[in-house]
Amino acid sequence: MITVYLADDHNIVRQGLVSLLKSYANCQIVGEAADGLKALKDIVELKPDVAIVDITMPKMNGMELVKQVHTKCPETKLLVLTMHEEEEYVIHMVKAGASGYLLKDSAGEELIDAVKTLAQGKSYFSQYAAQVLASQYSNPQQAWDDPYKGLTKRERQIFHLVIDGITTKKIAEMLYISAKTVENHRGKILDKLKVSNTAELVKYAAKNNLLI
Amino acid sequence: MITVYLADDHNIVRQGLVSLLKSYANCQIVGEAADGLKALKDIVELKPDVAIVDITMPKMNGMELVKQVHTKCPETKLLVLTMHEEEEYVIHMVKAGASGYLLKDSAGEELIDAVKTLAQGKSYFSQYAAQVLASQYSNPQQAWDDPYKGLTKRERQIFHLVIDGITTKKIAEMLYISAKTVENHRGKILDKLKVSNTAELVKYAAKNNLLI
DNA sequence: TTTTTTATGGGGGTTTTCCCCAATATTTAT
DNA sequence: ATAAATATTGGGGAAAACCCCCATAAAAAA
Repeated sequence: MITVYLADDHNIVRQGLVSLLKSYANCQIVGEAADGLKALKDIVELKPDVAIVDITMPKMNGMELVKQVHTKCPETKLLVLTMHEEEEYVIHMVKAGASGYLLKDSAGEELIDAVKTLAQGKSYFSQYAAQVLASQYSNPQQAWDDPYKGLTKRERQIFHLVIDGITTKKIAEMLYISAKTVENHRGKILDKLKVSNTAELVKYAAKNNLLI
Repeated sequence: MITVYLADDHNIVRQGLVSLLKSYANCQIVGEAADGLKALKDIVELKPDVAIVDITMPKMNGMELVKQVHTKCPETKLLVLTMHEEEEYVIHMVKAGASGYLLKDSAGEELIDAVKTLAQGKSYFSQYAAQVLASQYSNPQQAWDDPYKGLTKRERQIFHLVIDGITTKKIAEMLYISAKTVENHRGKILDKLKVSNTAELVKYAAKNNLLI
């Protein structure tokens, strides 16, 4: 009997997964959470064989959750189940300690397969995720760590303010720095994300689900 | 026995919903689709009592699907099941013909409730969606007809170029008109959509699924 | 047919954004 | 510990965006 923990912020999705897992596999769902913080606490305590985690969750996101579980409770195998196809996510998750990566548009049988495989100590990646990892392995020229493609802390902070429609002047006031400095950060952000104006920047944010 | 159709692009979510609905309610799932186009074809043919639809789907999005089903097959009640909380979505969907709106972080029981209620010809809205509609009803100052809130043809055209990141100068060249004219149009667009700069404009477009 | 709206542009200004360059910090690597 | 690389902070100047005002012709609506 495989013990499974579920972390996903959408209740309906979670309940659906529960009945899916119950009906097909010989596994026992030992707990659930709708946010990362509760999930972390539960997983460390319950030490399930497999934890299925989503990326977007309140309080603590999936990436952070995977990192923490991987260090605090390495015996629990982590299966990322998400709708995010972005390369960045796959790589980041694997680096954080995930043993599996599955898209939500996979078949239900694949989820069962993945859970069984992870319980055996092996790793399981969807066709797509495996491809991403392979391509990354064959040309590891880039440091694909975060979805923000190498933005610094300050740049990320300003990035979020910009894509929310806040002007340079107001950002400068908020951060107690010169407007000129904010402008320069903006320039670097455009540069790093390979866009050439604010419209494209917000478009980029939208495509990467970074809009508020 | 209630006949239900499922349209959601995430296979695992869909399979989860199937086992959820099967286990709790006396309903029969007569079909499924991962994209809007197949869903429309199936629904018109099968005429289920209730169709559960997601908003983000390939080929044809949920909004368009709801519109078409509502005209081509009004006997099928439409239940929007989504993770989008934005007011715009709720209102647009209701105008398009949805009889229910549920967030994916609702409880599974609520989904069952909603399906039953819709099958009886009544409507069912989650707490949140009901609130949005009520606030809209209490101050109906706005003409919520289209996501473009009264933009003229030319303004819509320029709007799309702007949110794609094209500058005023280039737009002018593309349309063989003066840059000054484009600027004036941009001003009117900002005015009508009640935003104050390009960033907010693109954000608005993203929220209304108008990005390319 | 008259009136309203739309599309077109200009004048003239302020503000914001974007693109150079440069001086300190701070971190990273050797 | 020292050198190298990067992060953060700025200025100057040019371009783009934004905001008023205005006017004329064409199209749509009353």
